[in-house]
Amino acid sequence: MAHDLVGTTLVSERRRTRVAARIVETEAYTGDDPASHSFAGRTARNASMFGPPGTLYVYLIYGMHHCLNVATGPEGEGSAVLFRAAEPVEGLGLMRRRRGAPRDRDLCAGPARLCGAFGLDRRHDGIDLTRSTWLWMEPGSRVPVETTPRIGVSRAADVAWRFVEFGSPWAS
DNA sequence: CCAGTGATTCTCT
DNA sequence: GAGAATCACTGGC
Repeated sequence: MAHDLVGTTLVSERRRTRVAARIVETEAYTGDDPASHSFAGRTARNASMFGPPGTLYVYLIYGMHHCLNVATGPEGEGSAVLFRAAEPVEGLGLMRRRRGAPRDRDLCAGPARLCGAFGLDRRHDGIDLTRSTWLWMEPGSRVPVETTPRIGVSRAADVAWRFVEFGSPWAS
């Protein structure tokens, strides 16, 4: 799933404003993966990871940043895909305002930056992307994908579950 | 390079 | 239950 989500587009439409970005970098996390928030079982924070496919899991990290994942199911398994970076497609003006980023390259290049560009935080944890009227995924064309170890994890650091569109300048 | 910032989880009574 | 450790990061030096 993490591999296949590279090239898809995340779209947000709220209050007549539309923001869209093409996902270029993801990471996979599973229930039996020591690096995963779901590894030690279901808690109040990670409950969304155990939800049905399409459930949004948004968490706060380092007290100031948010990261977004989509649960892939099956329900109860605790597997999810982290969206790490994207290529801005629509609503660049709103993204710039939200992020105050110096360059467009950095608008969505990083999990917390991507969250910032879309205005997502813990309030949005648990929403169902398959039914939401304002946030959803759209399919994309298949693209060449490069595989590497995940960024910033201390456990299972050798597992190559990071997926990046080959040569993308929009990656983190 | 490293400080910021606070929720969550861990470890030990 | 308290205190400590950890943290799927970012921006500024």
